[in-house]
Amino acid sequence: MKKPKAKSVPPPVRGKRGPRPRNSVTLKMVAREAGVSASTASRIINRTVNVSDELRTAVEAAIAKFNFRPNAAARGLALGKTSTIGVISQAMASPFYGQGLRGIETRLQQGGYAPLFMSGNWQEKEEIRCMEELINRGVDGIILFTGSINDAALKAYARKVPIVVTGRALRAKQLISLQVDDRHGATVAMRHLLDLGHRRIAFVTGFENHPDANERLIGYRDALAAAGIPYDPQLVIAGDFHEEGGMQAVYQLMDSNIPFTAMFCVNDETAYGACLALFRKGMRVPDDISIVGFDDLPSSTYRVPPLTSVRQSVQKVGECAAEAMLQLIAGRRPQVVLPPVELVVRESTSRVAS
Amino acid sequence: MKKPKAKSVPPPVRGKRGPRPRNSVTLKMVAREAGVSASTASRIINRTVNVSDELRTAVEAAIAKFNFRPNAAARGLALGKTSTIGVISQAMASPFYGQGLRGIETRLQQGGYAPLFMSGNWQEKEEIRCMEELINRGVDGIILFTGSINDAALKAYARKVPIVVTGRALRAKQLISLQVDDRHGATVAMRHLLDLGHRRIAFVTGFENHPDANERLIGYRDALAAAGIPYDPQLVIAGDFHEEGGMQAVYQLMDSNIPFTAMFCVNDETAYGACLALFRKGMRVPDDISIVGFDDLPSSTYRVPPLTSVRQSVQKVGECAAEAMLQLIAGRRPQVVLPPVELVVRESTSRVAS
DNA sequence: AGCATCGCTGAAACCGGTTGCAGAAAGCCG
DNA sequence: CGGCTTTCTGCAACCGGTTTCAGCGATGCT
Repeated sequence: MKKPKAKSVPPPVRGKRGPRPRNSVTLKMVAREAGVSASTASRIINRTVNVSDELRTAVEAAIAKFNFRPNAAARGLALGKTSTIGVISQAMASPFYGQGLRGIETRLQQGGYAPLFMSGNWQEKEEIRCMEELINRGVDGIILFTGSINDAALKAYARKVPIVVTGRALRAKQLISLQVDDRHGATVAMRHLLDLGHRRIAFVTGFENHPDANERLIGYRDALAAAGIPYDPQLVIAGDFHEEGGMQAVYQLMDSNIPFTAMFCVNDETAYGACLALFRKGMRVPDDISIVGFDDLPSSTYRVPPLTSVRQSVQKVGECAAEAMLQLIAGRRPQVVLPPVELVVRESTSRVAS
Repeated sequence: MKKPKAKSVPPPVRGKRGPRPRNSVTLKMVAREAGVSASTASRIINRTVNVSDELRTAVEAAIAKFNFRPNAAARGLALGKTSTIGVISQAMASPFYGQGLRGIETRLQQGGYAPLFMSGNWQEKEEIRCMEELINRGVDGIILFTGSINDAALKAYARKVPIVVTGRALRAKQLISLQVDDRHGATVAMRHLLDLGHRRIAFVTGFENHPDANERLIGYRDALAAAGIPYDPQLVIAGDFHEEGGMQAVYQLMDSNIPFTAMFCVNDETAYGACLALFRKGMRVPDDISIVGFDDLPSSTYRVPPLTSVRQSVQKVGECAAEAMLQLIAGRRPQVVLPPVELVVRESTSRVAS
């Protein structure tokens, strides 16, 4: 056995790099089968021009026979588009995002696009990495589902690729933003509690300066003002949009002996945490404390007790975002209307105990 | 005479089809800037061969200057690979899948791959559509996160692309499957209930013939047998892996006056539904009925009361699936070990009331 | 009949990278 | 100093589609 003496560049044992490792059906093969040229086949597939019925059926038969699907990379290269939309969210594990992503996927698919999901995990740096990665991949647009990238940077990106962003107010050339009516939603929730006779209503907010949280806080204050109830800063506790924040808020309130009969939570997950903390403290929902959430996650229907919440149909928001993206790509100025927020009254709220 | 047989494609008013709508930096531009040919630039970027330091730095400078990123489509076309892994799950909206997807994303990214998520929504037909779509897009591999495509079809696909599938036992050339230890997990859950003195334990299963559900049922029966308790088919109710199924199961049991003191649910979501139904029937958890779930979803920690569950760390499973895929692509026979299942005891179970 | 028009089709030139092949430059040796 | 490696680099041929452009026969019009 003879060992090659010198090994400059140890022959990388590639499995195979034969001339044709490809195993897929190509347009050319289809064309040959149908007795036409590749150009004609392409035209038939894309309906670019009219061709005689005869050839059309021949090509279609060949396509069916070989189960031919055009290579996406080649098509993307030739067209300069990928039929892919990048979607950046914060955490796919969260049911909130899951809902929204589902909506996006559904709508995009109808438009002939596929989503490419990435998640930023609440860190601006990660989001930027995703942004770059998506642009490298040549996506035709990017949907930022509640991101924290600052407005200026976003506008800069919008010069390279169409962008749809949820949760803020921003307009630019190739950029549009969708904003749920947080303020109104909060007002509706509060009015419900006020109607039930509650006067000491706590508000568990989210991260500092998060736009959604801010808007909902404004709605909270508006409703109080409209009811002639003075705003008490002690009743507003910072949270984190997650269960843990809701729990801590309850502990903080109770340990400080601040009286309250109801809580309005910035989102459902926060409300879940609050419920658990109240349970641990021996308080019952809604008998002792009423609770309202925001987002109406699917699982809220099945909580014990089922949670009263403001529905914004995250899935619909996702669909609208996708819709807006499709229009943006088509060159139109998107006209999308988000579904109105509505209060879903369940069993976590009741008339105040007197 | 005009034959208005149909509108034969009214001249499509294309917005613009200028010769160079492209706006990106190309390899050629970089090469020219650095004073080398495209081939050399390519080789430097991919470290395919050694080049003089001089040229290397020149090219690197040019790359930095233009912020050049190779076009993924072109690269994909030339290489026949895309550095993308297709991931099919059933519903991204579900926290269960969200967790797993997160794990996959994390691990793939480390390996230089990006995931392309699609969801089959529990329908084999949809899954097949996803499969085709992914293959068209030229993904380098597909991870099927609990799918319902039949084994034979899967093996056929495996001839075109490497596949990793969770939740079944199957081996083939380019295919490996990861299976959580459902049976053992179920046994552990049951042993816990039995240790607490329960003898009439209901089992809410999933869809008929779903492998996970079957395995867990076997574990259920094994545990009963080991404890010398006869198997009572009346105590096994079909569900749907969702809350609704859990609710219906409880109603069915109680309406039939079948006595039971504990329930083991095929997954956490089913358990959530069961809890709510019990609540509606005026039963308390765990005082009247103990409940154990499976999967230990993050939200189970925050249920009222917190749910006892079998943890399989879906995220870890996702990571392992991704790991296996990377190895499969590298041509190695994957060696991955799933983390062991473990019981997380919380407050939804207690000693049987005597 | 003659010429412009129109509809349909194929050859060839891209799209932006990668890579086999060959030629040039540099190094080694006798 | 010539011959032979060895190392580095550029040309050109792909990858699999799309699209421009020109060719061709069939009409339409005068």
